[in-house]
Amino acid sequence: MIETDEAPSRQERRAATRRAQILEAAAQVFAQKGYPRATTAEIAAVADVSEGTIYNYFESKHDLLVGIMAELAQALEADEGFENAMTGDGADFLRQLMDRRRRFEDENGAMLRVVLSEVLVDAHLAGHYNETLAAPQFARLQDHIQHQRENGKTAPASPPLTARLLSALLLGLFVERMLGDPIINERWEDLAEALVALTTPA
Amino acid sequence: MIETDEAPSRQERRAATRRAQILEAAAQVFAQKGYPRATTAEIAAVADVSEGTIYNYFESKHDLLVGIMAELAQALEADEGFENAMTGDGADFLRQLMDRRRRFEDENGAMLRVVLSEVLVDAHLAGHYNETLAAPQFARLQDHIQHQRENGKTAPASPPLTARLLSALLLGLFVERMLGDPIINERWEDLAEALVALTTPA
Amino acid sequence: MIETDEAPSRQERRAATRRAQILEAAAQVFAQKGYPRATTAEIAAVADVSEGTIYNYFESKHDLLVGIMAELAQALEADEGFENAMTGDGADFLRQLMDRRRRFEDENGAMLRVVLSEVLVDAHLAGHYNETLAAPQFARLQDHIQHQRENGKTAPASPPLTARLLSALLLGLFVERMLGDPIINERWEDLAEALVALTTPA
Amino acid sequence: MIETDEAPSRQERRAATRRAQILEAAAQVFAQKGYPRATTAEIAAVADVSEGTIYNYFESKHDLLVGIMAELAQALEADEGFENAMTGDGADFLRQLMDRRRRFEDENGAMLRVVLSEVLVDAHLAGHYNETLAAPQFARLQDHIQHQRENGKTAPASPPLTARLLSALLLGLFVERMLGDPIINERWEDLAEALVALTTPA
DNA sequence: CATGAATGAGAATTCATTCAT
DNA sequence: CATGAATGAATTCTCATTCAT
Repeated sequence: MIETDEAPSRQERRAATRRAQILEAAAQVFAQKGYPRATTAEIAAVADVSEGTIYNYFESKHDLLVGIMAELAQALEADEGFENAMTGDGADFLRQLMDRRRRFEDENGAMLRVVLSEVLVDAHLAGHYNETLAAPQFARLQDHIQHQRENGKTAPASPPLTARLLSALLLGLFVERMLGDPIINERWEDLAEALVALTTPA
Repeated sequence: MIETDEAPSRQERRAATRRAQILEAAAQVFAQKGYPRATTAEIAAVADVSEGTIYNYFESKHDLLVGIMAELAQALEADEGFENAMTGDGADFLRQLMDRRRRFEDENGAMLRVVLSEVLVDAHLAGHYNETLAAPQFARLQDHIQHQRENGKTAPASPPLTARLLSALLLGLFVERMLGDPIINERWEDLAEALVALTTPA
Repeated sequence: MIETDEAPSRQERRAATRRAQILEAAAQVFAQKGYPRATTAEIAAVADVSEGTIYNYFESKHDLLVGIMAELAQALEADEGFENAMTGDGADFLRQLMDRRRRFEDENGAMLRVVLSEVLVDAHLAGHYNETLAAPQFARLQDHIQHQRENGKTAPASPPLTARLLSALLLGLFVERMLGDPIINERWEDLAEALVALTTPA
Repeated sequence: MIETDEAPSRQERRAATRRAQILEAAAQVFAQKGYPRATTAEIAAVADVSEGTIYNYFESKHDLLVGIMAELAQALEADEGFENAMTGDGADFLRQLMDRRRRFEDENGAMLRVVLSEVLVDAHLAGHYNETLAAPQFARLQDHIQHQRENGKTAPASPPLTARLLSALLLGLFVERMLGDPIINERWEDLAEALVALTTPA
């Protein structure tokens, strides 16, 4: 009967569980059919709750997508710790970047794909995407590049621009892989090496 | 009533005009609202035809999107002539590539954005996209790289992989620009230079 | 093939018919179940059209109610001609007023009942009701009273207030009759006489 | 554990309090949104109880409305004491009637408005309304008129019909005031005088 | 008694598509 | 070929009510 303020109560835990349960179902259905073709009915079925219950935890179908974006942002941030561990010279940095990115995509690619699809076409959502997903990643890449330059390892002309280039590269590879390019999918490490070779030709 | 096979009759010409008129309207509305939120009613209104007429020229709403993809593919191919004119060493090649790409996006970005959004989420469409848009571009980039290597200008390890990297970079930049990144939008030439610097550091 | 601008074309006539058909069905269902409990599905069934068709002629379910109010207003105005014919001294005036009112209610009571029910609870609709139904009736009553006074027949202190009193009396009788009062329903003419007696006691 | 029948126990008192608390909240929310648009969730929130609790005291949402009607009837009856105090000739009687009615409306108008709106459209509720609200008021008005006649003050032809006329007048004034007529709202006392003048012209 | 999460039966509205004219 | 009225399936969201705790 005694509850500390910090530990979530049984009720709160159940509520959090339900939320997660619904969000996961939504992610699954969205990934399969895309956001507009996904129906709340199917999400409810997959989540094994009634349709009404969804609306006890989310304002709207759209809100489910926002919830998924938030989870994505969280997943990206969770990588931060690892990123800080990234060391080595430019070549190693790129190899680690590619490696980590692939792992991130393996876990969150389905969600990222759906989010991207919608975000391309919903200006308001795009703003949200920029704030919570794109901007933080830019910042982190930029910091790393800046850091490397200060350590005299490599000296790319402009950290902000270089961060954009790298970020765009990763995003583009993701999109093309999602569209079914087999080479990008199967020869990821070779791609990493090609990238290393391209940027450190000497 | 007698028609030669070569010269399009008045009727055929009018039909082609109608088709183009409808397709353009569709592109405009799709760009504005995205494919699923666009309605055939609005497309008909913009095209200044009745809804029924659309179905005399296209099987379905989905078919309009396919038609737009075909136009995109044509637009990409139209660049080929220019691409063949691309010469110069690696740095110049990249500069021209970026420049040409930007022009392409300025003209066809709205359509590309919609197509991308849908293609990310419709496997069948993705296949079509790969065949008509992605693959040809890969091939052309690859040829250029191959050609450059043979001329001893640059020697990227693997033309197919390098082509993918470049293609992904362009695609990623497009997506991030569409999502509202101001730097990519406004400092495109600086980005090109940063790319040159990155790949030819020595 | 030749159409004058004045005569409605076949299409326009059909459209008007459909509109009327739907509106009548709506009035019937609204009268039976009240506005909120009436469903568009049932209205469609009664009108013998599909649900979708309703929305080709009306913006929303709410719009059906507004349409009905407009018809009511028209019906009230249609009485105007008759009203102008009302002559006689005060007593006759009241008798004719009651008589005419009863006829109006017999034809439009079902609709008026529903409109009243909603209007009592929807401020925006109430405004519309005032403008299109209440105000014109006040004005007409007021004019008659004014006219009578000028002819020296009766001299109610204040035409605007007297008009309100009469209007309120009619409305109240209608409401109580709708609520099931048998006396008001069955002894309408006696009520008229009681009213005459009450207002002209001497 | 032992309870006498007369004194309500603490529990009973608390229960009565809860009931009143819920009913008041319901009245408030009904008045604001109308019966159908009011949600049990909001009523619960306003009453500061859970939704479930409502159903411990009332069978259904509809039952809340019935409860409110009962309160209205009680409020009307409470006026009876005062009414018995009404004396004076016909003119004074009308003035007091109008004055008392206005006070009643000021306190219970919000509830009456909602009840009226529903009662107009729900036959079963209408029956209940007649029994508990309309009929008692008719009876009381009738009694007064009868009483006056016996005292030789005024002699309206038929007490039952005159009672209906007066009752309808009051109801109609209420409805029109609720619909936003500013004159009825602001010149209530003048209306009373106009009524006096109308019925006692000599 | 109190709670409030879960329910699920609707309900209004949209829109791609058809087809008689 | 052009039209556009009609369709009706599909979808999101609401909310009174229940019931296990």
